[in-house]
Amino acid sequence: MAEVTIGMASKLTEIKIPTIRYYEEIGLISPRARTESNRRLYAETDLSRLRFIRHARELGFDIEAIRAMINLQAHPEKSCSEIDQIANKHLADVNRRIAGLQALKRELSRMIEGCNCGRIDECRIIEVLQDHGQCKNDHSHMNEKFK
Amino acid sequence: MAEVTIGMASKLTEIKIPTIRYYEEIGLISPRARTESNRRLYAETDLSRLRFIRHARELGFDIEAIRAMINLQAHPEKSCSEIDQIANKHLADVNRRIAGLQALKRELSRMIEGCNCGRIDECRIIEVLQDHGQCKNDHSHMNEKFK
DNA sequence: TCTTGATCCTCTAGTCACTAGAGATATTAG
DNA sequence: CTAATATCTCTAGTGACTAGAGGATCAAGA
Repeated sequence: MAEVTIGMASKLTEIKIPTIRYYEEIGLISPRARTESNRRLYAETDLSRLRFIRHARELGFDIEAIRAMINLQAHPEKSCSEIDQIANKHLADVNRRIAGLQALKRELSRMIEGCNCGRIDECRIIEVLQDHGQCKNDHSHMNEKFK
Repeated sequence: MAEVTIGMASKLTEIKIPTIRYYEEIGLISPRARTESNRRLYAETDLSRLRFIRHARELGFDIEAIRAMINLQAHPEKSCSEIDQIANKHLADVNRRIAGLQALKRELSRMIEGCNCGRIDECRIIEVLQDHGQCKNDHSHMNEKFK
C-alpha cells in the first residue's frame, strides 16, 4: 500500500489533522517522509503507531505513558513487564477515579434530594455547598484526577 | 470578626493564594476592600463565597456552573429550580463519567490479564492497543470527560 | 491551459483552571 | 534597625489539544 497524505491518515486513524501534527511536534512519531513539495507522507507503520496512540489516549493513558510504551516497543526483545506495570498503574488510577466519582455521585444525589425547589434563600444545594460541615463524605483526599 | 488578609483567607478556606487572586481576576468574587497599602481584605461573606466555590469545584462543577449559581444567589427570592437543574445536569455527567470509566476498567483488566509478561514483541497489551478490532467495548461514544 | 476549490504548509494564539516565578513593596518580630 | 515574612503585579508555563491567519500546492473540470 502506498503512502498517504495527512488528510487520508487523519481519516484512516480518526485523529484530527492538527493533532497528528501536534504528535509529531512532541516527538511521538518520528519525522515523516515528505513529498518534494514538503507534504507529509504516512506509511502503514505510521498509521499503526497513530492508531496505537489514539487507542491508548482513549483508554486514558497520558502522553508520557504512551511515550514510554513507544520507547519500549523499540526494544522488542525486552520483557514486557514494564508495559504491564504502566497498564497496572493506570488501572489503579482508573479505580481511584471511579471511587472518587461514586462518592461524588452520592453527595450530589443527597444534595439534590434535599432540594424541594423553593426559593433560593432556602435552597438546600447552596446550603450544602456553602457549609462543608454538612458534607458527610470527606473527599479532601481527592486529587485533580477525580474532578 | 475583623477582615483578614489573603494569607489568612487562604488558610481559612484552604484555597491557595494565587487561586484566590485568579478567582478575583475571572470575576467570581467582586473587587475586594483593600488596605491603604493595597492589600486585599476579606470579610466573612467573602470567605463564605470562597468556601462555596471550593466545595463546588471539589464536586466537579466547572467555573461557569459556579458563576451561574453565584448569579442566582444574588436573587434569593427566585425559585431555586435553576440551581437544581445545574446540579442534576452535573449528576448526569458524573454518571456518564462513571459508566465510561467502568468500561475502561473492564478493557484495561482484560488487556492486563492477557499479558503473560513475555517479550515485548509478543505483548498482548501492545497488540490490543495497536489493533482496535480486538477491542470488544466500543467507547467511541466517550467524550473528553471520560479520558 | 486556466481556474477554482480542496488540501496542505508553518506559525501563533487560545482553551481550562490553575501554578510558578520574578521583582518590587510592605509589614511584623526581634 | 534589620531581617524575615507577606503581599503586590505581571508574565509565562502546564496538558493535550484546537482554531485561525496567511501562503503554497494539487487535482479536476471548462
